Amino acid sequence: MKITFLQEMKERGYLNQCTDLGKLSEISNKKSISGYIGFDCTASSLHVGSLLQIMILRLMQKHGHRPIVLLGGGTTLIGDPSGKDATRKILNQDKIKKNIKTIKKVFNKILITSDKKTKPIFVDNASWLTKLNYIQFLRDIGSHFTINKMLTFDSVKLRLDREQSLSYMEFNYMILQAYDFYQLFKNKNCILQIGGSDQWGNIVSGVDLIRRILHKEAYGLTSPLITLASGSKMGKTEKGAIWLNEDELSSYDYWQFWRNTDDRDVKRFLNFFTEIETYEIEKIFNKEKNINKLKILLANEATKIMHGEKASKKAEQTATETFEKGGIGSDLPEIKLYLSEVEKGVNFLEFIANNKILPSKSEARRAIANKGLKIDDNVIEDENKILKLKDFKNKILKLSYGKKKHYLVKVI
RNA sequence: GGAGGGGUACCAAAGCGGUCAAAUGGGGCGGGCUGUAAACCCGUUGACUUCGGUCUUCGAAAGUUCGAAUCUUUCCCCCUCCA
Repeated sequence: MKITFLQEMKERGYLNQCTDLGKLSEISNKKSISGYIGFDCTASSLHVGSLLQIMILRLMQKHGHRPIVLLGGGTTLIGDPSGKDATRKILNQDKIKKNIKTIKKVFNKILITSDKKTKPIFVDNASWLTKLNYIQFLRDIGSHFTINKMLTFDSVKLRLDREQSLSYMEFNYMILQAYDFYQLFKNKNCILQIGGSDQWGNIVSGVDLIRRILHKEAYGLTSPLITLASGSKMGKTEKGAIWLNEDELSSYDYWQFWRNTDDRDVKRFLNFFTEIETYEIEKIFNKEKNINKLKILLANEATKIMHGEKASKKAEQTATETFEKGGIGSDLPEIKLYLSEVEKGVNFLEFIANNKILPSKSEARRAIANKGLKIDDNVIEDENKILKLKDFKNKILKLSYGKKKHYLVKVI
């Protein structure tokens, strides 16, 4: 028995709210539809916080529907107030354009581009938003919105309730997003908008606008906000965000991120971030009692989707070498030193700071005092250590900071 | 525009002339326990250091003082009330 797009959405836990689930499933079961998700372009890469949305687009493809990726080149100029306490810093247009270019790479990796029928369409709302004429827009679109209604939306209400300022510019964000949906509905026959649960208000506004102007029905659907078992938001750790672009985060580190998932999150994440069938996941869970095996499965599958099978295998091998055998994995980040330097002797503190293993020499000192730095698994005790050739075995040494961060230092 | 309150480290928040590189909590990082998990315990959390100290930091600038996060002046920003 083949399950439908919306059924799988539900089973995997992607579904939070829908404007009209019954009608939407009726339509999507009958024919191929187009649905869109909008992405912010505030950074040069997306992080795992957006991954669920991308997985949804991929799921659409699996069920024969066409995803539309809206890169918010226009709306990023304004800044979405949803789910945010404070106004974002505003980016200039050049930076946004650059971001769009790199973000696109992620979609081209995760989404399937070979099937003509479900090939993703990329749009940038700057192409219509920046051309708008203010007075005309107010008359045509603005007249369909009431302040009364807008004030009831969470994105606005929360700010006002907390007595945090909300600029007029941000207040308009919702209208612009509604207009985006209207544009895509009209020009790309896109009947569905998907987003995170904090986008509900913006999405509903679009559905309303389409109904008012075109007298046609569009649909909105949201995914739940993923929180970790630890209570924090998905995607950002203190060390930095878990980026999807390989230039920002290596596939090995990406693999490690999944490998370190909290026990309590593993099952959910297998459903969210892999393409293993849900009944299959259920079976695996009943059979395999070693949670670490399941984490490895999660890491393998998630990395495969993002960076490909080869990268995933390599990351796993490196992890096995490094963590289980205490050896040296080939995928560890490498640091190179010239033979002439090493012969002279390399100041260890400077080496740590210069190679960004730690941000400063003071931090490196602290780490040594706390027994946090190791060479080939031997704790460094002396902060004045000088790296010499005899520290290297076959011109290689393994440098570890903490239990999880390992580097290969090579003499060349 | 008028009156008042406030801006302190990653965040929250104390300090209100010297003992302040700045209490406390959260977060982070490291160590221990373990399973590359959680919980818990310990340490650490501006930079540089020859480990004696030195340098930069409490919205910005100028000043008073032997000495300023703390006092004065100007400016910038935020909030509350009134118009």
